[in-house]
Amino acid sequence: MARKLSTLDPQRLDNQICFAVYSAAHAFNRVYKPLLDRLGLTYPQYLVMLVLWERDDVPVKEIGEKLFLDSGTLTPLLKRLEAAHLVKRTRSREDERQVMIALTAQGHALKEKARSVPQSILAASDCSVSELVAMKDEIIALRDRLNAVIGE
Amino acid sequence: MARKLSTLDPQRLDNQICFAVYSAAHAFNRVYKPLLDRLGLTYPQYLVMLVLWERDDVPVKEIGEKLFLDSGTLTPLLKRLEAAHLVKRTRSREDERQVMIALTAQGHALKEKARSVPQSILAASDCSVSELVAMKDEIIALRDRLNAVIGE
DNA sequence: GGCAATTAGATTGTGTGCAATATAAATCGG
DNA sequence: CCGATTTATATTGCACACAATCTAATTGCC
Repeated sequence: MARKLSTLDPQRLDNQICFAVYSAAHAFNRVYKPLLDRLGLTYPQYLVMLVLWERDDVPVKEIGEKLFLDSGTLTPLLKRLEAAHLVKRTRSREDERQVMIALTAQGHALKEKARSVPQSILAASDCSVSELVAMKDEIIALRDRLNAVIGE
Repeated sequence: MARKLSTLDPQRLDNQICFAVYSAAHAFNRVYKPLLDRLGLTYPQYLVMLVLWERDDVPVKEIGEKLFLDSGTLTPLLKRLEAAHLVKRTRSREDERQVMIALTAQGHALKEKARSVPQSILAASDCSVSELVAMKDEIIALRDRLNAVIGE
Protein backbone atom coordinates (compact mmCIF):
# COMPACT_ATOMS: atom_id res chain seq x y z
CA MET A 1 0.00 0.00 0.00
CA ALA A 2 2.80 2.37 0.92
CA ARG A 3 4.62 1.00 -2.08
CA LYS A 4 1.65 1.66 -4.31
CA LEU A 5 1.48 5.26 -3.19
CA SER A 6 5.15 5.90 -3.79
CA THR A 7 5.07 4.39 -7.27
CA LEU A 8 2.43 6.95 -8.14
CA ASP A 9 3.95 9.98 -6.44
CA PRO A 10 4.89 12.34 -9.27
CA GLN A 11 7.36 14.12 -7.01
CA ARG A 12 9.47 10.99 -6.58
CA LEU A 13 12.78 10.94 -8.43
CA ASP A 14 12.25 7.44 -9.78
CA ASN A 15 8.95 8.41 -11.32
CA GLN A 16 10.33 11.20 -13.44
CA ILE A 17 11.02 10.50 -17.07
CA CYS A 18 13.15 13.60 -17.21
CA PHE A 19 15.58 12.19 -14.68
CA ALA A 20 15.65 8.94 -16.64
CA VAL A 21 16.63 10.89 -19.75
CA TYR A 22 19.08 13.10 -17.85
CA SER A 23 20.86 10.18 -16.22
CA ALA A 24 20.86 8.14 -19.44
CA ALA A 25 22.52 11.04 -21.25
CA HIS A 26 25.29 11.06 -18.64
CA ALA A 27 25.65 7.29 -18.84
CA PHE A 28 26.07 7.53 -22.62
CA ASN A 29 28.63 10.26 -22.14
CA ARG A 30 30.67 8.06 -19.84
CA VAL A 31 30.60 5.19 -22.34
CA TYR A 32 31.58 7.51 -25.18
CA LYS A 33 34.40 9.17 -23.29
CA PRO A 34 37.15 6.54 -23.67
CA LEU A 35 36.20 6.01 -27.32
CA LEU A 36 36.28 9.72 -28.12
CA ASP A 37 39.42 10.34 -26.10
CA ARG A 38 41.25 8.31 -28.71
CA LEU A 39 39.95 10.70 -31.36
CA GLY A 40 40.76 13.76 -29.27
CA LEU A 41 37.11 14.81 -29.23
CA THR A 42 34.53 15.58 -26.58
CA TYR A 43 30.98 14.34 -27.19
CA PRO A 44 29.58 17.70 -28.37
CA GLN A 45 32.61 18.09 -30.63
CA TYR A 46 31.91 14.60 -32.00
CA LEU A 47 28.32 15.68 -32.75
CA VAL A 48 29.62 18.66 -34.72
CA MET A 49 31.94 16.35 -36.66
CA LEU A 50 29.00 14.04 -37.43
CA VAL A 51 27.13 17.00 -38.88
CA LEU A 52 30.12 17.99 -41.00
CA TRP A 53 30.79 14.44 -42.19
CA GLU A 54 27.24 14.43 -43.54
CA ARG A 55 27.50 17.85 -45.15
CA ASP A 56 30.63 19.93 -45.29
CA ASP A 57 31.02 23.71 -45.43
CA VAL A 58 27.92 24.78 -43.52
CA PRO A 59 27.22 27.96 -41.56
CA VAL A 60 27.35 27.87 -37.77
CA LYS A 61 23.61 28.48 -37.76
CA GLU A 62 22.88 25.19 -39.51
CA ILE A 63 25.03 23.23 -37.08
CA GLY A 64 23.17 24.93 -34.26
CA GLU A 65 19.77 24.01 -35.69
CA LYS A 66 20.73 20.38 -36.11
CA LEU A 67 22.21 20.04 -32.63
CA PHE A 68 19.86 22.48 -30.83
CA LEU A 69 22.84 24.57 -29.68
CA ASP A 70 23.41 28.32 -29.86
CA SER A 71 26.43 30.44 -30.70
CA GLY A 72 27.36 30.78 -27.04
CA THR A 73 28.12 27.07 -27.05
CA LEU A 74 29.27 26.64 -30.63
CA THR A 75 31.63 29.58 -31.05
CA PRO A 76 34.18 28.43 -28.46
CA LEU A 77 33.70 24.77 -29.38
CA LEU A 78 34.38 25.48 -33.06
CA LYS A 79 37.42 27.54 -32.14
CA ARG A 80 38.76 24.52 -30.27
CA LEU A 81 38.10 22.28 -33.27
CA GLU A 82 39.93 24.83 -35.41
CA ALA A 83 42.84 24.89 -32.96
CA ALA A 84 42.93 21.07 -33.31
CA HIS A 85 43.17 21.53 -37.11
CA LEU A 86 39.94 19.63 -37.74
CA VAL A 87 37.89 22.50 -39.20
CA LYS A 88 38.40 25.90 -40.75
CA ARG A 89 36.21 28.92 -39.95
CA THR A 90 35.72 31.48 -42.72
CA ARG A 91 33.40 34.46 -43.02
CA SER A 92 31.04 33.88 -45.91
CA ARG A 93 31.65 36.17 -48.87
CA GLU A 94 27.95 36.36 -49.87
CA ASP A 95 26.73 37.08 -46.34
CA GLU A 96 29.37 38.58 -44.13
CA ARG A 97 27.34 37.74 -41.00
CA GLN A 98 27.79 34.03 -41.53
CA VAL A 99 30.81 31.97 -40.57
CA MET A 100 31.21 28.87 -42.71
CA ILE A 101 32.64 25.74 -41.13
CA ALA A 102 34.60 23.41 -43.40
CA LEU A 103 36.50 20.22 -42.65
CA THR A 104 40.25 20.15 -43.08
CA ALA A 105 41.94 17.07 -44.57
CA GLN A 106 42.53 15.92 -41.00
CA GLY A 107 38.89 16.50 -40.18
CA HIS A 108 37.85 14.37 -43.14
CA ALA A 109 40.32 11.65 -42.27
CA LEU A 110 39.00 11.40 -38.74
CA LYS A 111 35.73 9.98 -40.08
CA GLU A 112 37.46 6.67 -40.78
CA LYS A 113 38.96 6.50 -37.31
CA ALA A 114 35.51 7.17 -35.88
CA ARG A 115 33.78 4.45 -37.87
CA SER A 116 33.93 1.90 -35.08
CA VAL A 117 32.38 4.17 -32.46
CA PRO A 118 28.69 3.45 -33.16
CA GLN A 119 29.11 -0.31 -32.93
CA SER A 120 30.97 0.01 -29.64
CA ILE A 121 28.03 1.98 -28.32
CA LEU A 122 25.62 -0.60 -29.68
CA ALA A 123 27.53 -3.31 -27.87
CA ALA A 124 27.47 -1.33 -24.63
CA SER A 125 23.73 -0.80 -25.01
CA ASP A 126 23.35 -4.58 -24.90
CA CYS A 127 20.12 -4.39 -26.82
CA SER A 128 18.87 -5.26 -30.30
CA VAL A 129 19.14 -2.71 -33.08
CA SER A 130 15.39 -2.77 -33.66
CA GLU A 131 14.68 -2.07 -29.99
CA LEU A 132 17.12 0.83 -30.04
CA VAL A 133 15.60 2.25 -33.20
CA ALA A 134 12.13 2.07 -31.67
CA MET A 135 13.32 3.81 -28.51
CA LYS A 136 15.19 6.42 -30.49
CA ASP A 137 12.08 7.26 -32.50
CA GLU A 138 9.95 7.55 -29.38
CA ILE A 139 12.49 9.77 -27.65
CA ILE A 140 12.83 12.00 -30.70
CA ALA A 141 9.04 12.32 -30.92
CA LEU A 142 8.95 13.31 -27.25
CA ARG A 143 11.80 15.78 -27.71
CA ASP A 144 10.03 17.38 -30.66
CA ARG A 145 6.80 17.75 -28.67
CA LEU A 146 8.77 19.40 -25.86
CA ASN A 147 10.54 21.72 -28.27
CA ALA A 148 7.18 22.64 -29.80
CA VAL A 149 5.96 23.80 -26.38
CA ILE A 150 9.03 25.99 -25.87
CA GLY A 151 8.27 27.98 -29.02
CA GLU A 152 4.90 28.65 -27.29
CA MET B 1 17.67 3.65 -52.47
CA ALA B 2 19.96 6.43 -51.36
CA ARG B 3 17.41 7.07 -48.65
CA LYS B 4 17.55 3.46 -47.58
CA LEU B 5 21.31 3.59 -47.24
CA SER B 6 21.27 6.75 -45.15
CA THR B 7 18.61 5.41 -42.81
CA LEU B 8 20.97 2.54 -42.02
CA ASP B 9 24.21 4.50 -41.78
CA PRO B 10 25.24 4.21 -38.13
CA GLN B 11 27.43 7.30 -38.49
CA ARG B 12 24.43 9.52 -39.26
CA LEU B 13 23.33 11.86 -36.51
CA ASP B 14 19.66 10.97 -36.89
CA ASN B 15 20.40 7.29 -36.41
CA GLN B 16 22.05 7.70 -33.05
CA ILE B 17 19.99 6.99 -29.98
CA CYS B 18 22.56 8.83 -27.92
CA PHE B 19 21.87 12.06 -29.74
CA ALA B 20 18.14 11.48 -29.28
CA VAL B 21 18.71 11.16 -25.53
CA TYR B 22 21.16 14.07 -25.43
CA SER B 23 18.84 16.43 -27.28
CA ALA B 24 15.77 15.27 -25.32
CA ALA B 25 17.60 16.03 -22.07
CA HIS B 26 18.25 19.57 -23.29
CA ALA B 27 14.64 19.94 -24.41
CA PHE B 28 13.45 18.89 -20.95
CA ASN B 29 15.84 21.36 -19.40
CA ARG B 30 14.39 24.19 -21.47
CA VAL B 31 10.85 23.24 -20.43
CA TYR B 32 11.85 23.02 -16.77
CA LYS B 33 13.73 26.29 -16.74
CA PRO B 34 10.84 28.77 -16.43
CA LEU B 35 9.13 26.51 -13.86
CA LEU B 36 12.26 26.18 -11.74
CA ASP B 37 13.21 29.84 -12.10
CA ARG B 38 10.16 30.61 -9.98
CA LEU B 39 11.57 28.32 -7.28
CA GLY B 40 15.05 29.77 -7.61
CA LEU B 41 16.47 26.38 -8.58
CA THR B 42 18.44 24.98 -11.48
CA TYR B 43 17.50 21.51 -12.71
CA PRO B 44 20.37 19.69 -10.94
CA GLN B 45 19.53 21.61 -7.77
CA TYR B 46 15.90 20.51 -8.17
CA LEU B 47 17.07 16.91 -8.42
CA VAL B 48 18.97 17.26 -5.15
CA MET B 49 15.86 18.73 -3.52
CA LEU B 50 13.79 15.80 -4.81
CA VAL B 51 16.24 13.42 -3.12
CA LEU B 52 16.03 15.37 0.14
CA TRP B 53 12.24 15.63 0.04
CA GLU B 54 12.17 11.83 -0.09
CA ARG B 55 14.71 11.37 2.67
CA ASP B 56 16.24 14.15 4.70
CA ASP B 57 19.64 14.36 6.37
CA VAL B 58 21.68 12.19 4.04
CA PRO B 59 25.42 12.19 3.32
CA VAL B 60 26.67 13.76 0.09
CA LYS B 61 27.70 10.29 -1.03
CA GLU B 62 24.12 9.05 -1.04
CA ILE B 63 22.92 12.01 -3.09
CA GLY B 64 25.73 11.31 -5.50
CA GLU B 65 24.76 7.66 -5.86
CA LYS B 66 21.13 8.47 -6.53
CA LEU B 67 21.88 11.16 -9.09
CA PHE B 68 25.08 9.63 -10.54
CA LEU B 69 27.06 12.75 -9.67
CA ASP B 70 30.40 13.11 -7.90
CA SER B 71 31.69 15.53 -5.30
CA GLY B 72 33.22 17.76 -7.94
CA THR B 73 29.69 18.58 -9.07
CA LEU B 74 27.88 18.30 -5.76
CA THR B 75 30.16 20.24 -3.44
CA PRO B 76 29.72 23.61 -5.16
CA LEU B 77 26.05 22.90 -5.93
CA LEU B 78 25.32 22.12 -2.28
CA LYS B 79 27.19 25.22 -1.18
CA ARG B 80 24.90 27.25 -3.43
CA LEU B 81 21.82 25.56 -1.95
CA GLU B 82 23.18 26.37 1.49
CA ALA B 83 23.78 29.97 0.48
CA ALA B 84 20.12 30.03 -0.62
CA HIS B 85 19.15 28.81 2.89
CA LEU B 86 17.54 25.62 1.53
CA VAL B 87 19.92 23.10 3.12
CA LYS B 88 22.45 22.90 5.91
CA ARG B 89 25.79 21.10 5.56
CA THR B 90 27.24 19.53 8.71
CA ARG B 91 30.17 17.19 9.26
CA SER B 92 28.88 13.93 10.66
CA ARG B 93 29.88 13.29 14.28
CA GLU B 94 30.14 9.51 13.84
CA ASP B 95 32.20 9.68 10.65
CA GLU B 96 34.07 12.94 10.27
CA ARG B 97 34.67 12.27 6.59
CA GLN B 98 30.98 12.57 5.78
CA VAL B 99 29.05 15.78 5.29
CA MET B 100 25.36 15.42 6.08
CA ILE B 101 22.87 17.43 4.07
CA ALA B 102 19.66 18.44 5.84
CA LEU B 103 16.75 20.57 4.69
CA THR B 104 16.08 23.88 6.39
CA ALA B 105 12.50 24.94 7.11
CA GLN B 106 12.63 26.90 3.84
CA GLY B 107 13.90 23.83 2.05
CA HIS B 108 10.99 21.79 3.39
CA ALA B 109 8.49 24.49 2.52
CA LEU B 110 9.69 24.62 -1.07
CA LYS B 111 8.27 21.13 -1.64
CA GLU B 112 4.75 22.55 -1.66
CA LYS B 113 5.64 25.27 -4.14
CA ALA B 114 7.22 22.60 -6.35
CA ARG B 115 4.18 20.33 -6.31
CA SER B 116 2.80 21.60 -9.59
CA VAL B 117 6.03 21.10 -11.53
CA PRO B 118 5.56 17.44 -12.54
CA GLN B 119 2.11 18.02 -14.02
CA SER B 120 3.37 20.98 -16.02
CA ILE B 121 6.01 18.71 -17.46
CA LEU B 122 3.44 16.05 -18.16
CA ALA B 123 1.34 18.58 -20.04
CA ALA B 124 4.36 19.68 -22.07
CA SER B 125 5.15 16.05 -22.91
CA ASP B 126 1.73 15.87 -24.56
CA CYS B 127 1.59 12.15 -24.01
CA SER B 128 -0.31 9.70 -21.81
CA VAL B 129 1.03 8.82 -18.38
CA SER B 130 1.21 5.14 -19.26
CA GLU B 131 3.24 5.85 -22.39
CA LEU B 132 5.63 8.01 -20.38
CA VAL B 133 5.99 5.37 -17.68
CA ALA B 134 6.78 2.74 -20.31
CA MET B 135 9.40 4.97 -21.93
CA LYS B 136 10.89 5.89 -18.58
CA ASP B 137 11.31 2.23 -17.66
CA GLU B 138 12.94 1.42 -21.00
CA ILE B 139 15.32 4.37 -20.71
CA ILE B 140 16.24 3.46 -17.14
CA ALA B 141 16.92 -0.13 -18.19
CA LEU B 142 19.16 1.14 -20.98
CA ARG B 143 20.94 3.53 -18.62
CA ASP B 144 21.57 0.74 -16.15
CA ARG B 145 23.02 -1.51 -18.85
CA LEU B 146 25.32 1.33 -19.92
CA ASN B 147 26.39 1.99 -16.36
CA ALA B 148 27.09 -1.71 -15.91
CA VAL B 149 29.54 -1.59 -18.83
CA ILE B 150 31.38 1.38 -17.33
CA GLY B 151 32.21 -0.57 -14.20
CA GLU B 152 33.82 -3.04 -16.66
C1' DG C 1 48.61 -0.79 18.16
C1' DG C 2 50.43 0.83 13.84
C1' DC C 3 50.86 1.39 9.16
C1' DA C 4 48.86 0.63 4.46
C1' DA C 5 44.88 0.92 1.84
C1' DT C 6 40.41 2.74 1.36
C1' DT C 7 36.86 6.19 1.64
C1' DA C 8 34.40 10.95 1.77
C1' DG C 9 34.75 15.44 0.35
C1' DA C 10 37.11 19.47 -1.47
C1' DT C 11 39.79 21.69 -5.07
C1' DT C 12 41.45 22.76 -9.72
C1' DG C 13 41.16 22.93 -14.53
C1' DT C 14 38.76 22.17 -18.90
C1' DG C 15 34.64 22.07 -21.63
C1' DT C 16 30.08 22.52 -22.27
C1' DG C 17 25.09 24.96 -22.11
C1' DC C 18 22.56 28.98 -21.99
C1' DA C 19 20.83 33.75 -20.80
C1' DA C 20 21.91 38.35 -21.72
C1' DT C 21 24.16 41.52 -24.23
C1' DA C 22 26.99 43.48 -28.05
C1' DT C 23 28.20 44.20 -32.88
C1' DA C 24 28.05 44.19 -37.53
C1' DA C 25 25.73 42.96 -41.73
C1' DA C 26 21.55 42.30 -44.33
C1' DT C 27 16.70 43.21 -45.09
C1' DC C 28 12.45 45.70 -44.92
C1' DG C 29 9.14 49.66 -45.15
C1' DG C 30 8.07 53.92 -46.47
C1' DC D 1 17.52 55.08 -50.51
C1' DC D 2 17.54 55.58 -45.58
C1' DG D 3 16.46 54.50 -40.96
C1' DA D 4 14.36 50.57 -38.25
C1' DT D 5 14.25 45.86 -37.64
C1' DT D 6 16.04 41.42 -38.07
C1' DT D 7 19.71 38.10 -38.38
C1' DA D 8 24.38 35.71 -37.54
C1' DT D 9 27.89 35.43 -34.67
C1' DA D 10 30.77 36.82 -30.61
C1' DT D 11 31.30 37.82 -25.69
C1' DT D 12 30.45 37.57 -20.72
C1' DG D 13 28.92 35.45 -16.68
C1' DC D 14 27.05 31.64 -14.17
C1' DA D 15 26.26 26.76 -13.28
C1' DC D 16 26.98 22.27 -14.19
C1' DA D 17 29.97 17.71 -15.24
C1' DC D 18 33.96 15.26 -14.66
C1' DA D 19 38.99 13.93 -14.53
C1' DA D 20 42.78 14.44 -11.59
C1' DT D 21 44.63 15.50 -7.44
C1' DC D 22 44.63 16.54 -2.45
C1' DT D 23 43.49 16.04 2.49
C1' DA D 24 41.71 14.03 6.36
C1' DA D 25 39.38 10.27 8.52
C1' DT D 26 38.49 5.37 8.88
C1' DT D 27 39.19 0.59 8.08
C1' DG D 28 42.04 -3.61 7.41
C1' DC D 29 45.66 -6.38 8.29
C1' DC D 30 49.47 -8.13 10.61
